[in-house]
Amino acid sequence: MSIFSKLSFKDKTFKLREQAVLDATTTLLASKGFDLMTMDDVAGEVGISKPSLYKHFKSKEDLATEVMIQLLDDALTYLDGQEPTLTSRERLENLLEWALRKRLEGGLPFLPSGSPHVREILTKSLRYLTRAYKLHKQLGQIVDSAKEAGELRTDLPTDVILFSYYSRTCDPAVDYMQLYGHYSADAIVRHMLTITFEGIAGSARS
Amino acid sequence: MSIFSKLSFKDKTFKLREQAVLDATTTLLASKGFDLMTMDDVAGEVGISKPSLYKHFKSKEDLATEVMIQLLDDALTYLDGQEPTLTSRERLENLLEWALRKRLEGGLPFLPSGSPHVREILTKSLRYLTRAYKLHKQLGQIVDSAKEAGELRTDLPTDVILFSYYSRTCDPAVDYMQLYGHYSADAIVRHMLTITFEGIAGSARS
DNA sequence: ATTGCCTTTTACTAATCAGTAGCTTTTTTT
DNA sequence: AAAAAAAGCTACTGATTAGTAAAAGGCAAT
Repeated sequence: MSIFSKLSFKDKTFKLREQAVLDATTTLLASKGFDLMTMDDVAGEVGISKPSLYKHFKSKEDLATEVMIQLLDDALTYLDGQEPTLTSRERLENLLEWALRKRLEGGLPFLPSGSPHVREILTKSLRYLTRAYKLHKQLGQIVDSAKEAGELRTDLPTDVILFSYYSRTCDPAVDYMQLYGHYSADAIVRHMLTITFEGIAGSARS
Repeated sequence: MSIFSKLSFKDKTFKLREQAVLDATTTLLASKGFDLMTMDDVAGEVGISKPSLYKHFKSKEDLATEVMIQLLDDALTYLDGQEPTLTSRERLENLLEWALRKRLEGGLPFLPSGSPHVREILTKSLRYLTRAYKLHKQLGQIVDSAKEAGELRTDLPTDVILFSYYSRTCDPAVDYMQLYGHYSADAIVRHMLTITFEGIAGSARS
């Protein structure tokens, strides 16, 4: 019993700290990006030293990869927990809103878009790719049913819709609205949903 | 005469080389981004040495700023040269297409979106800000007339439309379409225009 | 050919940062 | 309480890169 509880306690604190590291990295990646974030930044933010950090993650690239994996897992969990009564379009809207709100709280790093360097790192991780593919496949099915239900354009290929959809989560327009337009989080989300689904011309011709 | 022609010739080669530097930097910024581009990269690409490079631009930040200024000037020139018979929406479409094609040829760096660091650099340059403001004002007028003509949604604020419009020029969806979807440049442009103006749902309800 | 001037380059400095070696402190075991 | 073990930290290394000082090279006028 003593060995078990001890090990389990140590394991617990270890895991807790690991999560703290991941959280701090998430925030730092979202604010500074991969290249400008230093391992000293991360260690300092968590309140540990750099060598301790390397007990958890063997490199900066590994750390960033784990953050992105966790993000994809969160997205998959969110998708999985959606009410089955929702229409396909509502599911897409809700997921995008979830991502945008996460981002507005400073918790959404978007590495794959940024630099080719980072994209290369991520495509080397099988664990990342597995999740990205799973999410892509699930969303593809949702887009297809939305098309069948007449909720999405059928003249756009499904992958084009998906690429565009992903891009809205890291759209710089969000920063501009926040920084120069002083819009509230709610207004930003509302406008982003309109723009994504209806475009800037949209129903103007009606 | 001899002194004049000499000076003018030297001036000419100097300017020519400066343009070569700007062109190389444009390509490098578009492909690697600011942080990963080194001054040795630029010098090597042009075929000169680093100290010669510093005869033209006093720092890396200065060089990147000049590239962005030139880009804005090009956009302003393009806007200025548009046929006056075009509708406002056509003008917006044409400019976006111009930017997208430029990007697909590898010649469109999009610094201001990337890192906050770079945004800070640019906002310190009065010459950059002047041009950005001028372009923003002109496009704002075009958007407003498009709204009046019923060519754009009136339920979106003009600045939100503009922020979104700018963001389409650096939309990662373009990379994804090119990299994973193997779409042609023409198809990418067509889809981006549809998505920008009509959204992914767009006329699906008709 | 030689002197003087201007340009270009080689070879450096200083700073930053990922990753680590080895010492110190705390905790655990007996 | 003492010995052993584990965890964490200070202080380093090596590599990269922005920016520069001083040598090398070219070109004009005489």
